[in-house]
Amino acid sequence: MTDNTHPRPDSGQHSDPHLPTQYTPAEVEGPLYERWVERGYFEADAKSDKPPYTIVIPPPNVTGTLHLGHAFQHTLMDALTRRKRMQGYEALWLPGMDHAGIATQNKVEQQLAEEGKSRQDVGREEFVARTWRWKEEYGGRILGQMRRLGDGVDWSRERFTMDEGLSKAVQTIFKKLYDDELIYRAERIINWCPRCMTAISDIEVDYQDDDGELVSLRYGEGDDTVVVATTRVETMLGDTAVAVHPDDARYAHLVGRRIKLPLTDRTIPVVADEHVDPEFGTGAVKVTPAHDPNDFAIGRRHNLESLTVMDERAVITAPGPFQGLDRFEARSAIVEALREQGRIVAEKRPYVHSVGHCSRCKTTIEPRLSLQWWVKVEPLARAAGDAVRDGRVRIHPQEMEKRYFDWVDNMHDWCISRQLWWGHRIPVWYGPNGEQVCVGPDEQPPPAAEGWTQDSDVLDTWFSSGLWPFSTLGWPEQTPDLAKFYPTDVLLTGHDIIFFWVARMMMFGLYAMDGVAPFHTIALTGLVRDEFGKKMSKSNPNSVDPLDWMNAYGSDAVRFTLARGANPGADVPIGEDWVQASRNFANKVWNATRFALMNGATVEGPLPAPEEMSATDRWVLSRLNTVVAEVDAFYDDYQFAKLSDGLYHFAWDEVFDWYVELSKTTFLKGGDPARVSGRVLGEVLDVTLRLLHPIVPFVTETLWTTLTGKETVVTADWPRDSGFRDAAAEAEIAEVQRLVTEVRRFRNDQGLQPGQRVPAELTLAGTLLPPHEDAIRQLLRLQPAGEGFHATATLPVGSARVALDLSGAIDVAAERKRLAKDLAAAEKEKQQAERKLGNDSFLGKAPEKVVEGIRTRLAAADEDIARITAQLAALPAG
RNA sequence: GGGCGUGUAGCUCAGUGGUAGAGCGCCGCCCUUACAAGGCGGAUGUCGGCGGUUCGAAACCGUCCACGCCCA
Repeated sequence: MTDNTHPRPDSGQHSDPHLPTQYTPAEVEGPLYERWVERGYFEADAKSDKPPYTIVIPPPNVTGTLHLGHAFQHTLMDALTRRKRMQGYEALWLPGMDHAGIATQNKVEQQLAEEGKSRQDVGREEFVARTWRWKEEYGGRILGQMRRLGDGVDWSRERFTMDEGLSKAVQTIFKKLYDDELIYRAERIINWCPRCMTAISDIEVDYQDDDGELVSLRYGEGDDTVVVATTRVETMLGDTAVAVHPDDARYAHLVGRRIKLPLTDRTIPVVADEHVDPEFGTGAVKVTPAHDPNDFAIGRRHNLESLTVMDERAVITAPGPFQGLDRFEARSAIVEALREQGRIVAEKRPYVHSVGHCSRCKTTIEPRLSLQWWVKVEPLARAAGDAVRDGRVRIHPQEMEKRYFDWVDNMHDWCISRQLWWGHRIPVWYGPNGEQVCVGPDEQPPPAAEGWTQDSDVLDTWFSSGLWPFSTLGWPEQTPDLAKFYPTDVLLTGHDIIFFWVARMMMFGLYAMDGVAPFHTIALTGLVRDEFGKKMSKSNPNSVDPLDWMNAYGSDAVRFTLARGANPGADVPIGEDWVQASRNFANKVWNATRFALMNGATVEGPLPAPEEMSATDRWVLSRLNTVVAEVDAFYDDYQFAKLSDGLYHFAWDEVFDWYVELSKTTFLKGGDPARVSGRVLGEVLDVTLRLLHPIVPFVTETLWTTLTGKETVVTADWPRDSGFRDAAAEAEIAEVQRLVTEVRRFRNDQGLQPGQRVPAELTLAGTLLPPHEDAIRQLLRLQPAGEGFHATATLPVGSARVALDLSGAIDVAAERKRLAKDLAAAEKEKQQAERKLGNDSFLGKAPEKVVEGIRTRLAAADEDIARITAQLAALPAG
């Protein structure tokens, strides 16, 4: 097609204003991102005088890939940091990953298994070396995907929890906690995964309702019997008591006596314990201290023996016929054996009950008594709670505070040792005579030659993730980065992660950094869901790879959709239709900019003075500045949905649909008014593109650099509200819009084709409308009333009258129907207003402003009724 | 069992006391020289039920129903 774009004077390296009719993100996104990184826009300078703004990324798992949840949170973090960078802050968004102990070890073990080997076969040293190789080769796919998304992170500061520096941070804080007696070693019941063969923390256990069995067993002989029920029959081999409530008369005679434990040659005591619920089941419970956390507590209260009857693979070790059986095989075998002895009193099958599973491999958790390292969390958790309670740290949205408090105020001691090889090895050495030494980062371990050995376990991955907000900045060294960028500003993550990162970062940050919290704001998001509000999960077919959508519609489209759905704390539904809609929006912005460039839009020179501008110009600038203020307020309140939606509607509904359309006649005519509007349109686009940039960085970069000829929008100034407002211009344009909309409706009802020109006489009374006559005629496709003009319809709209010659009979029925409908609406409105104004209580109690509003509505309704009635009367009969 | 939350147009969601909104979808007309990934116009709601407070309730209170999440 014709190319009537204007060449741009002195516009630097982006002087070519050729823009195709469609935006093709795939062509521009990759190169743009590489350029941003090459030019170092995202690299923060610790020596800068600018105020710092810091976000550390909640470290994704080294084995992970980008899912929509990441895309969502990254979009928001990117928007926050990009805006602050534009506002003149030294903005740092620091990327990295955690080493994901169990998940990564599993990957490498799988690899080994394919070679028919186990990690024991290759040995610890070789295994760890292999894991590093795995990390280099396969780990961190997500980092590349973050580039596709456009994440403006500082790659020069990328960190990994197993890095030397971060490992030193781990050892430093371990030693400090150890010396402060906040770390200790103890034998307790922990969650054990028999497949991963390690302890896992409470929050790594997923509970789900499973079909199991509830079997009631009779213990004891003769009169001294008691019935207990269990879903884990196999644990009876490790029973060391039966417990009943002390007030339970049914069992009073048994308390203190010993009864026979079936299938064994042991007798066990019957103990009275307050915590037994006499209402539940038979009121008597079996007690297996080594294999159940509640039973362990009972065992401690009554000095019971803890008898471990399974090994770390959950294979029965108790001597006898069941030895060597897996726990589930043993369960069936023991039920059968008891049945033969007539000890099964009742069986319920299936019995649905809650069962814990390893969140990594789904294996059923086996509670297990073992010797582990623990963090004494009480003082740390109290400090973490207080920081929020006293307002030093704010949680967005505030409703989420309660969940945070529930957690930190009731936190159990944290089991931090893992029976893995991939991770930070516990810096404790054991001596030949039972000594125990914790070694700090700059200390020499005691000599192996004298019989000292290091603890073989590693630390929970979150032990290092908890240090992330300061270990990534160089701590324990007092680095310039640490001085400049700590504390960070915002931690943005999903509300499901409060317990994983948020609480731990708070505890360690306050502890290690002299009571300075790691961030002042915790912004919590919801989860991403599909377009029907269903949870997305890998096992569901509704799971979407965000890369697919980015490839099809562009990263901006995915980002805009996610940002526009981001209501504070609420879940975000996303569907392909909505991503398409966002793509369409990007394309719309693209084409509007294209139009602007073809019509002399410019950012050169100062804005014209208000008196040089048309009301249309003043209106759009008034609206623009209002929007700037609103967007800022929404940003400061983490209202991403509102700011995105606000920009969408301002750009499309106001600028593109009205300002551009109203200005077309001005541009066609040329001259000074066209130059003025060209400058105004340039200004509006310049500011709007800058406002949009943090959410949709790619398309705005392409368009803004073309529009302005400048190098990049990434480091452009963030728009500021100039304070310019023009209520009169806003009212004037509203009047124009009303007239245009009304006549468009009429044309439509009359079945006129949109492009069809109609001779018309415009009577524009007052001062508001006359300046817009050309624009109104253009928008409504009205021709001047020439010779032989004969008005067949006259529309009164406010102070204006539009007489149209439809060259023949108009569709009276359609018009009558329309008018009748409008009349009914006006009459209803009148009735409602009159009822209110006739109510003395309303007049007496409602604020004057509201009463005045109703009076205005009544007057408007009266006016409408008069107008419509007159129109109806003027219509030719049937 | 305890706690929190949600219920508004076909779908997904905004809307914290004063005329019910958006996006997508739907219906009709149109390739009007930036854009059919578009333009113009239109239809659509007992604001979960009941009761209360109030001049006035989608909003506040009570209660019931349904669903969701967290914790035990």
